[in-house]
Amino acid sequence: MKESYFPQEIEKKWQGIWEETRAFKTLDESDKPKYYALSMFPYPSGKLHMGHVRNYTITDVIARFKKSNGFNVLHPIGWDSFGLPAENAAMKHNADPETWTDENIAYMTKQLKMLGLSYDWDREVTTCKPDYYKWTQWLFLQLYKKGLVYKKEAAVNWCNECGTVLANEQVIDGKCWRCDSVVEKKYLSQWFIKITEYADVLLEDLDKLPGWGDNVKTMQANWIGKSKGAIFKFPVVDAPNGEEMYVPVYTTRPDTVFGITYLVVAPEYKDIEKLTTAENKDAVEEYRANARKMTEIERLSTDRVKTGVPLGTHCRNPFNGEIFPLWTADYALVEYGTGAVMAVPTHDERDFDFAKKYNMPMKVVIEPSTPHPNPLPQGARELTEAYTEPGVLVNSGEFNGMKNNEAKKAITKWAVDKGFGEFKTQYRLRDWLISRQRYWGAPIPVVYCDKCGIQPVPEDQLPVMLPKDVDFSVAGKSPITTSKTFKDTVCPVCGGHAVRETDTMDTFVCSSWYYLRYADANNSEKCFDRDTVNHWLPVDQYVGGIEHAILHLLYSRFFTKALRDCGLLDFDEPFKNLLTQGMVLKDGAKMSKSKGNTVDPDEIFENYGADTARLFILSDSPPARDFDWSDAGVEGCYKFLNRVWRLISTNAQNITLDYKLNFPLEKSNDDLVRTVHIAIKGITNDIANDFQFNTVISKYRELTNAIYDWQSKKSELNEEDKQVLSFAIVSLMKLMSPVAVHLTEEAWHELGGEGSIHEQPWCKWDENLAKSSSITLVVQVNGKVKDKIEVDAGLSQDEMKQVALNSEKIKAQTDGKTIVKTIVVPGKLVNIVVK
RNA sequence: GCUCCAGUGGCGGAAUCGGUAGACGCGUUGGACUUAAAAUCCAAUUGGGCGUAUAACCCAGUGCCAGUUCAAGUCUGGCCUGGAGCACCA
Repeated sequence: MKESYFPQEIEKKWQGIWEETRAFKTLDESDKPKYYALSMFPYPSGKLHMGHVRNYTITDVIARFKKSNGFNVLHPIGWDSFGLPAENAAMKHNADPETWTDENIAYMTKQLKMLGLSYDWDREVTTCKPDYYKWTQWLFLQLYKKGLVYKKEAAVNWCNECGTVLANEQVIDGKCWRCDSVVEKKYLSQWFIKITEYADVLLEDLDKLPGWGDNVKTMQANWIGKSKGAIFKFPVVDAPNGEEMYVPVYTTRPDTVFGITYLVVAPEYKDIEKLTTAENKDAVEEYRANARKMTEIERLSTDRVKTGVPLGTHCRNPFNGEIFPLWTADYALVEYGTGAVMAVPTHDERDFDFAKKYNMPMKVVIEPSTPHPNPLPQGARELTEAYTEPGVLVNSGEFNGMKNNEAKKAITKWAVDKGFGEFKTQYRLRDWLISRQRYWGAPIPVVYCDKCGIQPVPEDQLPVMLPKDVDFSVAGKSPITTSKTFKDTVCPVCGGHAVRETDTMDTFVCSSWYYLRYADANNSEKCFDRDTVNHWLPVDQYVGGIEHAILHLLYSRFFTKALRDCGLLDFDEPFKNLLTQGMVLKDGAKMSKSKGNTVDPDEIFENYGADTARLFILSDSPPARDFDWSDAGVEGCYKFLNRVWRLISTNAQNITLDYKLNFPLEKSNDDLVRTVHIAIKGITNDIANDFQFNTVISKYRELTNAIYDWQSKKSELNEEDKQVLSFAIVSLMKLMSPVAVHLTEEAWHELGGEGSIHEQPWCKWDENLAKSSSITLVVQVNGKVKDKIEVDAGLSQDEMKQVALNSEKIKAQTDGKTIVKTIVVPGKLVNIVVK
């Protein structure tokens, strides 16, 4: 065995062997229990970054650990390969996005292999290949059949820079998630998926996911934004054309209806023109025009002073007969609730601000419960802010004296009985806009027939292939529309002329089901076999970045539920456990090209090897936390691996693999044996307990240090010493094998091991030996540590107490005082309470 | 404003149940080995009492203030700070 550690040499050798022998192929048939470990698949942007390295290393260690523990592990990889960067690169160089994508995939595949990841490459999935997007299109058609896909004209988010519309989830603070430019509103006819139909179950089922972090679950819950309230219809008393009209409003505060003093409709409210008098028409039109011009960011800014104009018409409050005016103001949102708001300035902050500005009347209808040190001023004019706390109803007719939380129900019930109200649950979630005016995506499989209208493409005509005869140099429109062969086609119903849909699907559609395809990746007959998918899914452990907390993770959950309802599978949540790994930082900042603080994985592989990279990326922080990259830290890990290698190579003559996992323990009282058992237990538990790899690695170091220490105390090794040493070193190798995959494999091989160390079962520990033979007895007086005594671990509670009381230091502390109580914690400490 | 997460040495972080606060590492300092360097090894490293020596010893300390307890980084209540998400959502 070579004395020095040459990672590059070893790693190349084993990567070659693993590839040749298909060492990580997963068979569907097995009598072992299944385990599905998955990383979020990468976008083939060109090169791996350290975030990828962290993500894939975490999942790889989990996969290897589970495999050693007797599971049949599925650990696949693929490419989320549709999307705008490929198209932009193509436009820049007037090349084919496919070529650009293929080259990137080839390079990144090489890098993944250099990292020593245990993927089953036979299940590789690439979303931009026809054998994948055929099934994306097929799934679209299943959802279409199920009534979950529709096309409609709507105010949508338009990114001018990207030249396409975006889903709500892709607009971050009014800006495009990809290019950061300001998003505009446009009225366009677009394809939507009815995710709102699943709003409630998507929210409810978050409770079925104890293996997800609360942060992600609350983010999803906030995004879905469920609220409970009521809809009330207010009759219009003076509609200009004499029509009988109602304005429905949604409110979560039915308890405040007696305090309504005006009503606001959004500038885009559909009936607004019918509700405007001739005298107010010009002012209202001007206001609406201004609202249209504003960007989303301006409009949604909460510090903006509220503005509005009166429509000139009035409504009657059916609860008390009062007449109040109608206004339009842009703090009412057309897309939420009914687009109209009942205004109660005394009990809503926004209404209060607006009423102050326009001098609207105010009426207190909720008082703090008496007795209260600060009763509200009776003249509501003197209020300085809205009272939004709980209280008791006043000025509210028959509801006076009722607690406001009870009144919500009672008042709604009253309105329901009288026929102008209903209980209503409202969601913030909007339908998912999936059409994109771009080329590099899965074509939406529908045609427009001159006679038959919108028609889905028949399933036997799938895939609708992306055309090749496109011109990427034409600015301002989707390249796909430049194709001469794509657009014109035949109607599947009447056989007449039809045109194809030129929009493609949001890439998030492709990534909403890829984890299902891995189970049955090479099926050319079906999207996936139902039994096979039911066998492998749900994913046991999903690992990826927090940035997908809403986007990908919400869409995937929806897809799973919808496909279950289509009868394609039998489970309703795709990812049983979710680990959201933190970011990789450098010097406290996110790695980015613009900051110039990136670290190139290739350089790390070249200088230190993949094992060092793997070890380091797991070492300093728990996986969920951000990880600060430091060059010194990498160096430290490299030194540690050298130290381990040296330990093995200098002892190669003394190590017998017979003593790998089941040392005849009764033969030895050696403390090193105990230390190894403690390490096995600790490391196994740390992995089982939320994958705390940072402490796993510190335990590798502790065990290594312990073996060196043990050895330095022996001048010569007898037969039993050699057995103990063999046990310790081989255990260390196995424990390290999920992380230092190449080093341990090489060492295993060099020591004469059969097959692969990765095929060896995980180390077992003996509970009786996984504790040391002596303990440090801590003796406290009144809860403060006053002495520490080394004692035999087998001491009884009484004996512990005696040892404690016999201590000179303790005697000094307790002398002349009365011992009130003595608390003994077995195996740990004695606390003496004195007065 | 609402929701979630976090706060421990110079730094990353550790501490199943409430039971030795600071494991392990980085950095720093000193030393050994070497002609020298690299590599390696050894030692020290929360702050203060305390500037020197043998060696201790004492006090304080996990964002802040209370509380529960024999015992609190850990539990409870109330704050403060930072991060993230949502947000004129009626």
